[in-house]
Amino acid sequence: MTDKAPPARPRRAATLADVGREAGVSAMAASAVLNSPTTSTRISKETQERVLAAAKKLRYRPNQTARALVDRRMNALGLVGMLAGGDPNLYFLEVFDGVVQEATARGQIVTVFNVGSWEAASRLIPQYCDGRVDGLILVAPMIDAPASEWLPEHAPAVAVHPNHAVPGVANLRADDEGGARQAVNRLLGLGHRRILHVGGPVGYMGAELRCQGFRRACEAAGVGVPADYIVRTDFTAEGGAQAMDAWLQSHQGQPLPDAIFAASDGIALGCLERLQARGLRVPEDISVIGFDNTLFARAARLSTVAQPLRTLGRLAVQALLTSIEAHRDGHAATDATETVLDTTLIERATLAAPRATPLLIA
Amino acid sequence: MTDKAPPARPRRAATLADVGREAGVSAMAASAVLNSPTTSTRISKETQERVLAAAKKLRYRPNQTARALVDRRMNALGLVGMLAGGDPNLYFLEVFDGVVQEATARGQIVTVFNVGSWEAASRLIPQYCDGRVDGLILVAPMIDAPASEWLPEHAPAVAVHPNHAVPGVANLRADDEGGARQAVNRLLGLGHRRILHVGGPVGYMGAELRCQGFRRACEAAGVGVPADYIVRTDFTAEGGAQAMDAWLQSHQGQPLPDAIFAASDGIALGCLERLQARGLRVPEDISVIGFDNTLFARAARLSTVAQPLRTLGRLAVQALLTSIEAHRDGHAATDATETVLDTTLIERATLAAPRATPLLIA
DNA sequence: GTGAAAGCGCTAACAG
DNA sequence: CTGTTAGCGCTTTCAC
Repeated sequence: MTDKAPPARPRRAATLADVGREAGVSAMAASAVLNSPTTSTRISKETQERVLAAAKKLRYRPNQTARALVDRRMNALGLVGMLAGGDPNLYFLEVFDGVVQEATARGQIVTVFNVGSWEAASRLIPQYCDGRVDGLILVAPMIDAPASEWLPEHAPAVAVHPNHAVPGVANLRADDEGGARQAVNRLLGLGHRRILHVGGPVGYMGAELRCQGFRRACEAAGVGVPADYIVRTDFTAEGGAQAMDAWLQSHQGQPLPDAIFAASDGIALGCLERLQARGLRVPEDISVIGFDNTLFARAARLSTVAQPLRTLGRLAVQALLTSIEAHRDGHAATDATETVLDTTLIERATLAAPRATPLLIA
Repeated sequence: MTDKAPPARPRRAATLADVGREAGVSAMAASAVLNSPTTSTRISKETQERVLAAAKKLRYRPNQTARALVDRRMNALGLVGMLAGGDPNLYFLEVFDGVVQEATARGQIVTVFNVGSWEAASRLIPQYCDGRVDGLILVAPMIDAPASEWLPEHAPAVAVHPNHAVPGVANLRADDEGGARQAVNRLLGLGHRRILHVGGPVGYMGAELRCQGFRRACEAAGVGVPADYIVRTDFTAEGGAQAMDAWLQSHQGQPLPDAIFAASDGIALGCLERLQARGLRVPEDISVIGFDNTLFARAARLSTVAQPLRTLGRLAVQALLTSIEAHRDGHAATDATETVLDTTLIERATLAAPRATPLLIA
């Protein structure tokens, strides 16, 4: 005999129709009430109250996916990056932090896409544009294929620290070369001359620019850079540790460098660990400077070059939102822009003047 | 005279109807082809190929929000946590890492919701259940109100390190008390007796349990704990630094503690910084041990208690997915479960035997 | 084998 | 002021 609707449907979010039924009005009346911005005044006070009461009773929440279907907008931003399995990617994490803060402030949610490797990315990225997000923020993308092949029809996107500037979108990065020069100039100013650069991976624009900044600063100071005083490795502590060991091993009996300029804090940390393991003191025996000013640096009391990572994240959100607006208004994609932010030198406990008499490598 | 459809609509993702039109078949034929699982054989080879070719040409991607509307499932998981403005929340970040890895492996995307404060959370969380995600992972939620008030109708959810176990959902955490005992027992084993505990905020279950583990380990060893040897502060480096300074200030002229057990790596780092600033040597003058084994710990060469944070993240995803399945199959909410993972002691460079003669605080 | 029709929850454009 | 109709892009059921 339970022919009519049973008392309450257990597990299904209340819908506008439910609210309308409860309040004795149509679903669209309920819609009108619950979305005051446009049409609130059209509904009588009395009806409004009934609807509001019903919505509250039923704990009504508008279904955003249904809404997205009609106004073609999810209010969700996609963050694409590579979260390696090994040590957490602190660089990514700080940008992420900035992105989440700004997105939240702008009423957007952030969805994270983890590309296992950038080789897979050009296949994966198109799949991310499936309506669940309105645009993409690419963090340190390392993609060689031309964007037209993998970026769906000028989908709204921005790139932070891309290996090549992505055409047709906003590109944001820090001044890697300038930052490297700041670091090296400081080392030079302290009197260091034999400076080892433990650089990042070949092919990464950031790594290349830091390497170039290193060379230029040395050149400008008239300091020669022997070929073996530049090595390249991964942007990780393991990479730094291996590079450091390998270098020391292959230079036994020769003088220890005065200082090391590492292309990232992770690399610097690896160097530090290997140096300490050999009983070498930092900064008394050798100075070290990193890059990024991630948490690593603070915890290790490492001097470093700070990039405004969180700011980069916030700006990326702003640029992306602008681009999304333009896109929905039918404006052509705003042409590629390139924004470069300044870096700052942070001095901590790994910098000192060189030793009077260089140590020999054991 | 462009009366018919113009050559190509510029900016709008291709739809099933578009594909069908291009291939000269109906939209549902296209649908049937492009979603082989159920109905692939029903369509003729020839039609299949035409559809596939059209889809490729048009770069067709199924719209997940439309699909979600019909099968009530977004394949997106929500991660709710508090990303404070100050130092990045490394604890959150590591759990996050595990969540993203596992979710990606299971074909789910992860959406991050940042509650500015847990006070706001009970208002915010219901809003997150708006169809954009299928379930929620609450990371270290600190909510006093009963779950029935803020968790929408037993929406699928799991909690990692909740301050109270959330009823009706899976609760996951590490063995905080056991971990604390491990740490303290190690200190005791080295011969330390006057151990200062710099604990986390009052009210956080994790902080309380670590504090309790500290007390119990001392009691079990017959070591008394004066009331002023337990202080509480925020889970941050700043908190640790302030607490350390305040304690040293108020104990001038008294003997320095043998060792410090900090309730988090962040706190430990703050302590370390203040100790070093006073010229005290770790571990020669005083031993320090942290909790969490975040990056902080490694970079600062800090001994600590490791929690399987990434594993917690992975398990949370698995539990949530199970719960989502149960939910859609109409099974009642699986009753609350509680999973407690073991911790591991990690020894680095901040542990040593106590000094023969205690130092006095300057 | 294939198309027509209905509906997921919502909003927009009209009628009444 | 309010209800009806149509449609966002997709899937499912059911005729043909």
